[in-house]
Amino acid sequence: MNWISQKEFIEIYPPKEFNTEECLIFLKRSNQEVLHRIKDGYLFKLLKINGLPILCQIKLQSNSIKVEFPMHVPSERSHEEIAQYIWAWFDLEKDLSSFYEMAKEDSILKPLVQNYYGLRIIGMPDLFEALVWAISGQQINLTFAYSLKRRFVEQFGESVMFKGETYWLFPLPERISTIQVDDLRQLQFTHRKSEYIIDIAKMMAIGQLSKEKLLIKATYDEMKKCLVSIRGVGAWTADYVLMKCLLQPESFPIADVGLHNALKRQLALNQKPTIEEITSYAMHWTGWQAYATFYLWRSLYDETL
DNA sequence: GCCCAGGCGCTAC
DNA sequence: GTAGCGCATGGG
Repeated sequence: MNWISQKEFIEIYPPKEFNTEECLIFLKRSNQEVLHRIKDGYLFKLLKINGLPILCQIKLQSNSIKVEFPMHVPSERSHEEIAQYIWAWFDLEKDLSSFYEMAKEDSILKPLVQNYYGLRIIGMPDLFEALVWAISGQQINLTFAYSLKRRFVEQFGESVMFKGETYWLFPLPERISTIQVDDLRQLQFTHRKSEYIIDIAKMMAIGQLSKEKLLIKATYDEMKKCLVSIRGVGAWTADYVLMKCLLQPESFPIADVGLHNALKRQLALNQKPTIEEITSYAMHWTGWQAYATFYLWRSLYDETL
């Protein structure tokens, strides 16, 4: 991690392939997003650090990410944790040069990496958030998924007010482990999804499941196997979480309908590609399937490609 | 009213 | 091991 810590702010230095505009397009994709806000040229994000809510005011620039604290300045020992969150949020650890080397020889990815050069996977460092988000979004459109997430966060999360705006924290497993299925049914989660989410909260609250425990696993397949053993987590959800939370570049949610639609459009097909066809395209992407997927998802936000 | 949504678990064969 | 089905509701 390349950064400096001062008393009143942090400055993080991203690698050269980092396009702030591209990252912002992703961060702005829903007007129902409640876990960050973009305002006055800053990105605002509330984090809970050592038990305290810390509002971060982030200036994203290509050569520097400056983080200031407009409410409470955290202790200097908290600075590293904040920097690590942001480092993971924008997947700044990855060296994308070999992805770009591969992509410029790939007929599907070539135009995407030209158009979106410097786009990085926008991560979700909080495992509970990643699991709840993925499960909530199973088999429903993204707009509805964002509605569910907003209700969930506003019902069970902590918040702070600053200059007339409310900033939210994602609810902790400890809190969700104590609620009932009906509490989530009222927010229009399905009965099943409500059970899955509460069960996962219980597992995480007692430490049976954590990011650390997953990262101990030696291989991708072992991490995936561990996730898939959880009720409500199938192959798609496991790959999604490994991509967005554990930042595994080889993760590949191959059954993803967004991926299918992006490929259909990119290749001007009359129908969505089959799994066999996608497997064939992806042979060339080995080791970078997550980035290939993320760039394809990005293409869905362009009207003119 | 219809089809599709960033799927999954369960059952039957 | 896999094909089929119910879930449960919003968006277009």
